[in-house]
Amino acid sequence: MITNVLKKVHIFSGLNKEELEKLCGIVKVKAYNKGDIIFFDTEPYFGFYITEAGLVKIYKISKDGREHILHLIAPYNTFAEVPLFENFGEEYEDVYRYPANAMALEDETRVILIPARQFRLLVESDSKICIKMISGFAKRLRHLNHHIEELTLKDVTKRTAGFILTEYNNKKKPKNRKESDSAIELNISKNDLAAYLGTINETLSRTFKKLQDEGIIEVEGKMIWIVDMDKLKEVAA
Amino acid sequence: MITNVLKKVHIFSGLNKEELEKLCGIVKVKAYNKGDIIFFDTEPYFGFYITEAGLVKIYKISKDGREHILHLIAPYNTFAEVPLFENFGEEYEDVYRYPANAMALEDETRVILIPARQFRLLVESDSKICIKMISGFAKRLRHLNHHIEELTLKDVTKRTAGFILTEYNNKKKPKNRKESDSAIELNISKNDLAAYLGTINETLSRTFKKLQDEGIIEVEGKMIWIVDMDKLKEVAA
DNA sequence: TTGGTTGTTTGACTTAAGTCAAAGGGATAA
DNA sequence: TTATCCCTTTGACTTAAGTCAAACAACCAA
Repeated sequence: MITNVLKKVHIFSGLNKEELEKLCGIVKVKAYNKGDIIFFDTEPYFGFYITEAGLVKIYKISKDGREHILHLIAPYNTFAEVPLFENFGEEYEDVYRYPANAMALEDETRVILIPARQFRLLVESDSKICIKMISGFAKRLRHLNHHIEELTLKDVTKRTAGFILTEYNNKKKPKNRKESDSAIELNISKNDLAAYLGTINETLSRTFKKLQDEGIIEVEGKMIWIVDMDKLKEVAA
Repeated sequence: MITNVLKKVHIFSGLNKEELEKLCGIVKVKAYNKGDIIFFDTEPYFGFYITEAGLVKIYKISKDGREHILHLIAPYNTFAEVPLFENFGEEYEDVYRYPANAMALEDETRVILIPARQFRLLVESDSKICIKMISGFAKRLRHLNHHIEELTLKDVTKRTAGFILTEYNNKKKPKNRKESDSAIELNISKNDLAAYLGTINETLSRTFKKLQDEGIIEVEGKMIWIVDMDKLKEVAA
């Protein structure tokens, strides 16, 4: 059954049955509840992870406790691969740390740990995995670039509007969709959303209210309806 | 002579003479003066670059003209490789754009253009380049992570102090160094430094003055002396 | 149903940092 | 030399967003 999960992970999609089972032999499945820490950025590095079920946040914390979320990792996606390849092939192998903290955001979040040492051998022997790995890194670089652009060049209102649009576009659209489908459902708390958008709780709340008062969206709990798509795009731009 | 430059570029360091000369056959050298645009983020993608001499800034601009610098590229480093590997191997090859703008910051900045198509073939045939490419991406991801952490969790004063420390640590230290060596020299304008630190001109100027008044640094033109290293570290933390 | 925990909203206030405007300073070219 | 340009600094002011505190709402477990 783990092979069925691994098959759906992009970097492993080219492996055959035999290779998948070999990989299976070295992985380790772990389960967490909401709020559980998967790793801290102070811990020595053991390997990278795949989210099998649930949701994982990758985040940093400042000295005075403010939190910023860098990534939200949905099922079949990987996280914490970066330390695998720093100084790859160089003689000394320093003790690496995880680059950020990771926490489960839902109960029954399951992750798969791929130990670094064994995986490195696999990458060196399989150029297809290698290229998929690069492609994955490229996508993540693009994402971080975009994230920085948003944080530095746009205010909270623009970022919030942009987030809603992105979520809406990522949503699978049913064939015969109605207008009522111009809604998104948050799968994280507004606290976490604020931390992801580089702001805080209260400011996000006020921003939602403002967009609502302007007749652009309608917010009710975790549901957000897009009332005026054109205006929303205009605000986000 | 171009082979001598390419040899010093990390991803090509494993190539032999023959391979280097082959590579040479497909590259294109370009020269720019201070302020010249190398590419805009609206242009179709042709390939990635290596800085041979001078300095290049990679930056984004907001609608109202504010600028943020993502990277400063010194000689023998690469930039704009990300689009090379997005959707790598997938059948359709969309028209990619450059992920940000690039501008020469010094007169007589020379860059080498490596065309995408030919380079892709090289990567697929050479797993060593492939692994070095990953390693390079990993370092850049680490850098962007750090950048975001700074921008979201620290104020301008902390970021400025952190920048000075990083520059100081990157500086080659002479064997018999004196105390007078606890200085760094900016190789960019304070305008650009502000854009790199996610702030503006005026705020950076005031921040320098504050750190100077507190007896932590001494600023004179492009020179910055570290007067009280312990305090500086404390501020940056 | 109650109580408690956690997440969310609102109000009043503070503050870091941006904006606008003007004046210096330094380098270069005519 | 003067003039011009660009970079930098300084002052006065504005503002977006953070802080603190309290009330409110939702959810779950006992």
